[in-house]
Amino acid sequence: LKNALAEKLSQGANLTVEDHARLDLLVSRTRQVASHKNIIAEGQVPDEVHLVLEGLACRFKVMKNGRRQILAFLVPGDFCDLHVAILGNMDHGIATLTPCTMVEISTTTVEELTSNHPKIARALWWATLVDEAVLREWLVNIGQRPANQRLAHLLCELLVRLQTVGGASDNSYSLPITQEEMGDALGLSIVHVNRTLQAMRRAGLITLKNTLLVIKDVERLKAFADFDPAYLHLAPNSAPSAIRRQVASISSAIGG
Amino acid sequence: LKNALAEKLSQGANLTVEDHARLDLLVSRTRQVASHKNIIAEGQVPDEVHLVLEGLACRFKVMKNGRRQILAFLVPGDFCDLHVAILGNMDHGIATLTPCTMVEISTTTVEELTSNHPKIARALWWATLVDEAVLREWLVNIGQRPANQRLAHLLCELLVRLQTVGGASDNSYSLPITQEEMGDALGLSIVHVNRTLQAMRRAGLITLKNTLLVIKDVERLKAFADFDPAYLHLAPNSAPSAIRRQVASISSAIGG
DNA sequence: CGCCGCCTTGACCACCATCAAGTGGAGTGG
DNA sequence: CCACTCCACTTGATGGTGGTCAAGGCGGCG
Repeated sequence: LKNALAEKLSQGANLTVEDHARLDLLVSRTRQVASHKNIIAEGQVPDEVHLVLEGLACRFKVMKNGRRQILAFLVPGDFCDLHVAILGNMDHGIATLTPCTMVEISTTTVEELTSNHPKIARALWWATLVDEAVLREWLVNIGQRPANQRLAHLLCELLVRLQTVGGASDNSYSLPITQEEMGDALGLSIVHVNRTLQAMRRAGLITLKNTLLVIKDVERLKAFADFDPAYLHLAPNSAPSAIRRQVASISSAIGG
Repeated sequence: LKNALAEKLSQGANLTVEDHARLDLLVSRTRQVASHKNIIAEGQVPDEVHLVLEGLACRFKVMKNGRRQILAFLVPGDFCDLHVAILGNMDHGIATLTPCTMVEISTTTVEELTSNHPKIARALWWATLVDEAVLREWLVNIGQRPANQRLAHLLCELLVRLQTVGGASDNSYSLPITQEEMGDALGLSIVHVNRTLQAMRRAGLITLKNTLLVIKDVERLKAFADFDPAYLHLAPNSAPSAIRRQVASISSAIGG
């Protein structure tokens, strides 16, 4: 079981071997959550921070008329509510889209981490600022792109984000969400998502069957979607595999 | 000349009298910027943090095909690029929409503030997290609401945000932006913004002439827009005027 | 087998984009 | 004082993107 959190955070700061070990300890106590369950409701004041370690979840907001907007997809390594300690309450909900392995971290642990491990602290802030950058790109996506490019852009983003945590191959990944959920994320109706997907299949851009998405030509899809990964603020070259080999022993030495 | 920064940050933390004085010193050195000038370009790596003290600015992103999405309106008290120290480079641009009074703060000053004044540090993080919350609400707005409610929601948001920094009366404020800029913010064409505004005028919701917006019935507009200010995370009761009277003398005592 | 989610397809039309032309005020220079 | 320009706003005509409604197919599961 690899540590998606460490994989991700190492994009945002040069973590030491000890930092990696700390993070491995952090995610050792996990909880399984079934598919399509609420993790945190809007208005709630959680006293623990939640983290997705495996599976797929989402932020969302429902309006009074019942319409729903998905605000973000949370992939392994993403925090659900790192901000709530300062903002006081949640202005949106969090729910699983698939069965998930979640980690719950007490706020005191977070405070200990941020005050005693400056590089982890920096990496946590990096993560929340990247969340914000992704949100900005979603706004551009929904505000300015037509449906087909909009959908293509989402598929490109998920490819890259999943790759950084080891959840995607060069050109494919598991996309276990319904077309309705895609529509709620993109501001499109379910019917139009369906037609757009089929057009992309007919154009030879993708195949998508039984939650397996295969991008037949990644560069072509990126060009079609006008996708530029700069907004993800990833490290130019990510090769954390060397350091990770040292971690297991140290992790147990600290006290796992 | 009041301090919009302190007005705003006092929503996010219980600042002491000394904190207020610090903030007043901070904004004492200002710079005038003409209308429609770029402050920071996409990709840039600024070594100073920028802050709007008077006027109106915006975040924006332009796509390769020339379309533009405005990502946020920056009102007095708003930071332009508080995040860039951690993210490394700007993934979007900042430009003025009107003549602006800007403050430039060196990163070392920011670091000094955040390490020696914990309440200011907390207020700064509060501010960036609120920015993120506003971004989420914009995504809901563009993704789920039709044009007329979308526009109404923006007008409600600006009313509340300007009120917290003393830039709006109970039901009116100066809205010195073109209809094209509204369209770029809302994902609408300029023609449709025009028609939507006129429909709202005909419906007796607003008047807008020569950059003066008057909301004829605030509660009715908020209801029409499905506007709930919870996402702005404002203090329940904001009466900072009492504390602010003590600040001027202390400010000079510190060394203004 | 029958139910239930999810995907699919067709018909219809509304919202909103685009194109085009025209109005009107502010500023400039003759 | 009057052209002239420029820019923002306005209005009309037209059509496409994408929403809504409705029905049917299909696989999984109790």
